[in-house]
Amino acid sequence: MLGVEMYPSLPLGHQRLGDCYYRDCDVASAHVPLYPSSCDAAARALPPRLLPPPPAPAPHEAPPKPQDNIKMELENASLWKQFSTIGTEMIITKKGRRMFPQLRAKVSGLNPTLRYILLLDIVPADSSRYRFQDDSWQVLGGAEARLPDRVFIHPDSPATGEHWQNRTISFHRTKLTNNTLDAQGYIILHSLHRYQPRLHVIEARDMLMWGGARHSFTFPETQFLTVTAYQNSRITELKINSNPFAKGFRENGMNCKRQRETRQKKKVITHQTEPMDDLDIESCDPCDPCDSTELLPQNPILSITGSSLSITDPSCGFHGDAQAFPGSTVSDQPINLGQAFISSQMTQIPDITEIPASMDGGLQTISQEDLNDSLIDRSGQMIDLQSFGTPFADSSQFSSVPHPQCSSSYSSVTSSVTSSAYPSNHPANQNQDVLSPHTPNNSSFGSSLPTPPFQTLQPSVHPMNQAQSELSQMGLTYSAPPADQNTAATAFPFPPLQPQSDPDPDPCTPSSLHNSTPLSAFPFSEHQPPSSTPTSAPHPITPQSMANPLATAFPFPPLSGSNPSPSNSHASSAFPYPPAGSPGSDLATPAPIQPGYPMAFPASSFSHIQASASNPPQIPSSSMIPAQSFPPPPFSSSAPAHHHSPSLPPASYPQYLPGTAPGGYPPVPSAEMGTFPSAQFNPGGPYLPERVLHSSFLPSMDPSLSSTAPPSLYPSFSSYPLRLCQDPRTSYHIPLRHIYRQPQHTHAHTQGSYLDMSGRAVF
DNA sequence: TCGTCTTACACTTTTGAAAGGA
DNA sequence: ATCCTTTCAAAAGTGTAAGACG
Repeated sequence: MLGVEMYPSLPLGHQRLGDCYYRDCDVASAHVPLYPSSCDAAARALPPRLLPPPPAPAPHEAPPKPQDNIKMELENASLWKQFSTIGTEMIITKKGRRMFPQLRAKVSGLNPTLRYILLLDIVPADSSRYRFQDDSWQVLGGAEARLPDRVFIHPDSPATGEHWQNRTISFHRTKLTNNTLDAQGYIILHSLHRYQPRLHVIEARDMLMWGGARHSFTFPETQFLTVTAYQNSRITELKINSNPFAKGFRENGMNCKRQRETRQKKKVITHQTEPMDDLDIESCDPCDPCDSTELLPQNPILSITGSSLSITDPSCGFHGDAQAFPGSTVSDQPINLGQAFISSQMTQIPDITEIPASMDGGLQTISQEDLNDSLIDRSGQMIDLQSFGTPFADSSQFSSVPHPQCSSSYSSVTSSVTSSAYPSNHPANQNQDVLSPHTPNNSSFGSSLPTPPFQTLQPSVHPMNQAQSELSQMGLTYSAPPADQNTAATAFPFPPLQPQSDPDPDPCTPSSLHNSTPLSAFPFSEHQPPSSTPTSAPHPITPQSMANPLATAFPFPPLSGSNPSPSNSHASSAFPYPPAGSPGSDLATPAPIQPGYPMAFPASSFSHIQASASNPPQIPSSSMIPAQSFPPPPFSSSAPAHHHSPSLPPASYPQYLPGTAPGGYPPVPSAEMGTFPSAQFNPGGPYLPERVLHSSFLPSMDPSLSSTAPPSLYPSFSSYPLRLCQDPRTSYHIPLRHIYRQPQHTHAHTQGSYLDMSGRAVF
């Protein structure tokens, strides 16, 4: 993503409301924000040196609890680990497919009185495409162009911290699709790619704006490969035995292979004489251990012998629900096979210490249209939030965490918004005109809509290098990992999982951080929570792969009130990583690769595509936009082809650098949000209009608009609008549309809320 | 020919409305 | 009239297999 400041030549023309907002926010440090409350979050996210003291909390407001204590625990981690040991596969279909295992988490450390928004997004885990061959996943080639970043908003959002902490937070309604033209708002993924889900906790303070503390959680064991049909039979077996919906396919199920064959046989031979009730049910042992209709308390026993993994349950095998694994014997316990379970990891990102993961390739011009194309949803409503897509993280981003102490519970780290990247050469960007009606196509720009500049791959340039350079400029040091880490196997038979080649496989140990710049080393350390506090962080030491300084969110791009010059002194001084094309961004140092990820998934060996290389610089938070600056969004249910309501300046989001777990979310202008009386929160809320949280800093569609077209190690990814489709089943009667004063337009979604973080609207 | 994807299918669970009772 | 429970049908979620597609 690219801040407008980076491209002073952008024909912004008349300053739109959104732009004004952005500018106001942009220069928050220099000007008195018109709406401090709305800009608070953004301001707080800005580097201290650029920011005025954050406004004191309102008298009525409970003293905010230190955000450092927020922890999230993957409830069904044991199940996830079972899958990850084999190599989790997720079916994606055109109509959308739910995830299994489900993402179920428990959060703690929230302020019970504050409201939070929980989101789920799925980012590429690497830049490779895979193929299942010879009973193992092998890298087939480079990943396809990144798809629009969409986020699933938990239907209960926003809810109080008490609400979230008193229950298991399930994202089971999340649907994945491979339909790039999906209009349902489902999370679009490529098949045969590897992805990493992320959970975000966003504090909805004050006017419920999205600008409070942001916390991102990544559980490496939830990484998965997308498929249209299961490749690994063991995954199929595990799914059947774990998923209640697949009960029919169990050995004693009515749809098991034996039954199917029996039915087929009878249908062919004696269908006219044999009644259907002649199913050979008795052939299935009623006591079949696979019959997990009743989730028994017995813990499944997962044993790995040699290269084979066997999961046995004394009673009935696997159980899909986390409840089925209370105190699972396998949870959080490393497998004595050199294939330690992937322990959940969480990036410790200081609240303010937000650093753009990558600037190269991330720099993208933003069109006026883009600037105006915020706060539009499918129904014409778009909230301009910065997309926080992440570049392809290196496969080795996850350090092995064999140590038992590394559990799936992690303290949150406030993270910034990752600039969403979208390949400039992606059809969506190349063919804006033929895209969905949501495709930004403001008449004001018409066909001349600038297209994102094709950014050349520059394998030699890696964000890490840039970061290193920037750190150096900032008087900080960054030790790049050994170059040999760059060599990842292309073939990854699993199981057995390949032993971690990382010399320091235990990221929980300080030594694992040898090549990571301590977070404290960052200039904004005063905002950094005591991440190493044992009480708040099961992993006192953030694994290198996840705690990489680059992972630190860097909320905002170089901010300059009136002069969006990339060379802005503020930018250079406050931002550790320069925008692409800026000095220091083209270091030739090979991109370091984090230690391998000790799971069934092979580590990507594609160094030609640098993870996060495409991530643009961070953008000013939209929360800085004056509330009044927002014009009423279009209320048309059918999103017009051109959503160009003023965009809210997207908040920056940490780039998903190798070994990083970015988080954070852009704040929402309070102007569109009314107060949120708790009394209005009632279950059974109506459908909410889809919301599009759109980055106002979409990549320029026209390279000419970007005289400083940033280099890209990876096909540049543009930012995308965020679409929010409130789930009608939310626990609260007051849906987000009320919060944001949105029209009564409803969305057909019945399964959840989605944010489309792509720069283009939903097709 | 092969790999991948789509679709129909049968089965299951989930969901919500309707009915009935307290 | 309200609340709760039960019942039932529809919707939705599963993996499988066949066929389509490139």
